[in-house]
Amino acid sequence: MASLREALLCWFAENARPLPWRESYDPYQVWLSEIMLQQTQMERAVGYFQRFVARFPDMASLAAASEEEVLKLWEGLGYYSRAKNLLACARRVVAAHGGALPHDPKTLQALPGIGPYTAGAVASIAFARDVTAVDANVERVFARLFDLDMPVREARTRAFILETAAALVPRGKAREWNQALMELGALVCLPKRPRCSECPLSGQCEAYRLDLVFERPVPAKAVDYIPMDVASGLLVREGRVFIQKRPETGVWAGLWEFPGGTVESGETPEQAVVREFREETDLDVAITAKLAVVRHGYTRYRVALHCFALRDLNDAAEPALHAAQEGRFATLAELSGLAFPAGHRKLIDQLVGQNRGGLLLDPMR
DNA sequence: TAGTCGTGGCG
DNA sequence: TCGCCAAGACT
Repeated sequence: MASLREALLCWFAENARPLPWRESYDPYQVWLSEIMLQQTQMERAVGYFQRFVARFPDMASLAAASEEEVLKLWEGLGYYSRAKNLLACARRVVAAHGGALPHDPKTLQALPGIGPYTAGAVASIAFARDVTAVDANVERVFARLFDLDMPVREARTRAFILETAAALVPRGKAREWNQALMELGALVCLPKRPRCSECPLSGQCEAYRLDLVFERPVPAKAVDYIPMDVASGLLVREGRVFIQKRPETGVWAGLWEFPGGTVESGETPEQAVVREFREETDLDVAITAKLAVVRHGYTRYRVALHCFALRDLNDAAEPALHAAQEGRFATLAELSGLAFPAGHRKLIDQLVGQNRGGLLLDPMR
C-alpha cells in the first residue's frame, strides 16, 4: 500500500496538468471547477471556467448575478440544472455561511448541486480534508487495480470501492491523492485505450497481471438511443422573431427557444410545426421557408431539428404561453445575448453566418 | 432504484 | 454517418 501511494503521488507531481484552479486552490474556484466537471471533460470546462471567473471573481459577485446571465455563461456546457444550482448554492453560502464555503463534507453536501462526489472533492482539494472523492475515473482505476468482476454501478461494487478508497487516502495528502487518481484515469487508465506501459501502477494492477484490462470495468448495460424528428418555427413580425423561455423544470430549463416539438408518426415536419405553434401559442401560422435541418443530440435522444420561417396566417395576435414562462419578439442581434439549447444556437449561428438574418427578418422585404 | 438531464469529439 | 462516450446530482 505504501508503495502504491508513493508511486501515484510521485507520478502526479510529475504529470499534473497545469489548470487555472490548481494555481491557488481558492475554494470558490475549486467548487466552481468541480460543478463544471460533473459529466464534463476537462478540455471543455476550462474555457467556461475562465469566463466565469473573469465575470464572477468570487462567491459574492456570483450570488448577486441574475439567473439569465449565469445561464448565458453556461450556454453550450449542458446539464443546465448545474447552472441553476450553482447560483442557488452561491446565494445560500452568502446568506447562511458568510460567503465562505463550509469545510465539512456533510455540510457541503447539503448545498444545492453538491452530491457525495463534489462534497468530497471540495473538502479534500480546497480544504485538505482527508476524505475520498470517488468519480467515474476512480471507479475505473479501482475496477482494474483490484480486478473487480461486476459492474461498477452495482451497489456492492460501489460499497467496496468507497471502502477501499477511504482506506487508501494518505493522511494529510488527500488533495494530491484524489486528484492523482482522477488524473491517472483521465490521462493513462483510459476507458478504451489504456496506456498501461506508461502507468505507474501497472506493477500492482491485478487486471494487468491477468491480462483483463480491456474487460474491466465490466460494462453496464448499453443505453438505447432514440432517433427523433423535431420541428421548430421562427415566427417573424416586423423584423423580430418570436422566442419563449422554457419552464423552470425539465430539459433546457430556463433557456430560450423557438416554439416547436416532436414530429408525430404519419406527420410531416411542416404539419408538425404548424400544429405545435397552435398548441403552444394559440397562433395560426404559415410556412414561408425551410431554413435548415440541424442535427444534435441530448441525453439519449438523437434529433433532426427541422427549422422553418413562419408568418401569421390570421391577424397578428399576442402569443399565448402554454409551454413557456415568458415570451417576446426579439431581433436577430438580441438573440446573441440570450441562452439557447445547442441545436437552436447552431441554427441562429447559421442564419447569422450566412447573412440570412437580414433576408429573413428585414421588415422591408 | 431507475430515469432524467446536454454536449461535442472520436473512431 | 453514427454509435459511444466523458470529473454526478436529483427525483
